[in-house]
Amino acid sequence: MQIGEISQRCGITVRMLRFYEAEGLLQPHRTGSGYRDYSEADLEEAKRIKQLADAGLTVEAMHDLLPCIISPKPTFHPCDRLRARLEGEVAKLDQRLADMERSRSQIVGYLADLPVDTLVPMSQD
Amino acid sequence: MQIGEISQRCGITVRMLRFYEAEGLLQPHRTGSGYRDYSEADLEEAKRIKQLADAGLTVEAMHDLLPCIISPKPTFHPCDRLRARLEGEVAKLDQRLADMERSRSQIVGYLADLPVDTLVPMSQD
DNA sequence: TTTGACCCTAACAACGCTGTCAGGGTGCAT
DNA sequence: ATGCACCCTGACAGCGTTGTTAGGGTCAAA
Repeated sequence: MQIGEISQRCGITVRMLRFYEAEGLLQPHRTGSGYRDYSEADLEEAKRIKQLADAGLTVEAMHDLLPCIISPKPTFHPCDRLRARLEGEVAKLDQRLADMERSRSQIVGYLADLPVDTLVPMSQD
Repeated sequence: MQIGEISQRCGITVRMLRFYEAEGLLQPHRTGSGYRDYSEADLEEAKRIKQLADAGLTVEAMHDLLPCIISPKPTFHPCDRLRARLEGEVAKLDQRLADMERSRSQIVGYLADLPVDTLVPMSQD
């Protein structure tokens, strides 16, 4: 199938399909005229990529992961590096989550201190 | 004081002080020779900026916020736009937090399904 | 054969900072 | 007057995508 069709079927934009390919993921066959020609297997792989992307993984991470993933469920091949990688991703996410939580409570704190416009007379001007 | 000193005192790099200035925040006086000359008031403002930056706010958000903030605690001037802005920031953070939580549990789910290397024989090669 | 939908590559722009480098002044001390 | 620490501006690089545009082929249908 052509890129437009697989795009619709897996939910990845044409732009991103080409981008992933340039990054070394999902390289389809080409027709004589240079058109990308995706197989059903490519479609399954594309769906997996979409899952990982939605999970917030970078292309670089997917690079390590995809060779180990065999089912769209996904199930994995035995692969210690994969486990380490995933654990690393979780750790990174946890770090960012903690940072954002801190930001959030900071701002919420600001809001709590915020006087209400209509009740507070202008004091400084 | 010069930029190097205020940098050390507020914890913002020299680079970022200049950047914030270019963005319209914190514009210090200049000496005859063009050196930035920061006042104590500038230092207080810089500290507020640092707080907001640490809270994850963008320069654009600070732009709206800073005119309303008068104390480094921070306390705010009455300012409805400010409240709306902060609430918007919280909403944005909540959105991102939710996304990341979803990513996290997705990956954790992957990990749970991951077979252990040493127990599973190589099947594919 | 001409239209129109589709495909191709290449490359620039943007997000929001942040570092770094180049090329050049300023100011104080020796 | 020489050095050294500090300052200045401007601009490029990088993060990891994602959109968009430009300039150009391909293919099937009317």
